[in-house]
Amino acid sequence: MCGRYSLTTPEDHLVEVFDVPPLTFDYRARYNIAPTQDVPVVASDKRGTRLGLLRWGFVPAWADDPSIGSRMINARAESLLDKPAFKQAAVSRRCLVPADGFYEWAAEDGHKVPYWIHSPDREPMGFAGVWERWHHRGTEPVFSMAIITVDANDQIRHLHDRMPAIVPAADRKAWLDTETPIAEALSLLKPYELALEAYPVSTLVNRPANDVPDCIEPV
DNA sequence: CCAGACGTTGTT
DNA sequence: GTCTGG
DNA sequence: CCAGACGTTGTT
DNA sequence: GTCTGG
Repeated sequence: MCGRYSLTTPEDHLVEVFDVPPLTFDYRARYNIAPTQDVPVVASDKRGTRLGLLRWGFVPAWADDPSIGSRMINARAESLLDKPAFKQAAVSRRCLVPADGFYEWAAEDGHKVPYWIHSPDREPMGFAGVWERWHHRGTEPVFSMAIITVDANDQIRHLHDRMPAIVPAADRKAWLDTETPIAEALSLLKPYELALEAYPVSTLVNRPANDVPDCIEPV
């Protein structure tokens, strides 16, 4: 699955890779991004395609309060259209979540070992996501998202059975385009075919407050 | 028709 | 809002 | 994902 | 054990 990731890419490079306008929020390298936090997301609306901050943890429009978001951090690619919570978002509110790596905890004789999984060239990837707007009278609107998961590929399977859906660079535009037929968009969600590298890291990463470079250093 | 749920993961 | 179960 | 809290009453 | 918060 995907419950923690990193984004250490410099701002100017991120803007260039995802071909978006200059950022309108404070950006800094992140080594330990956790659910419920506001994270940079590429999405399109009437103002065009741009990078904005969305809360990680999908809050459906019908939720009584936003706390449900902490339990809806992922959405299974296989069942996106079958789930009332995600269906409309899959059709018209797809997004890309920039990340240069993600963490998986592998069970190794009785304890859990965190691994950092990343592209060998350390370039940022785009995780497939869906976003939503929640609003109740008398409160600020909440813009939130879930990261879509697929079956782990052969490189990851020994660590975990699920992984984030990584949209290849060439497919990013089609994934974001609301004109793309839903069936075609969903066909882009498949186990990643390019190379990934994984190595064990410090349990420093277990604690979300430890957002430091040592999180991605091999041990 | 209305009522009630609506999600994922991991573990058992 | 939308789907499923009764 | 992991970490950390998990309850009420009354009083300050 | 289970839920919430980060």
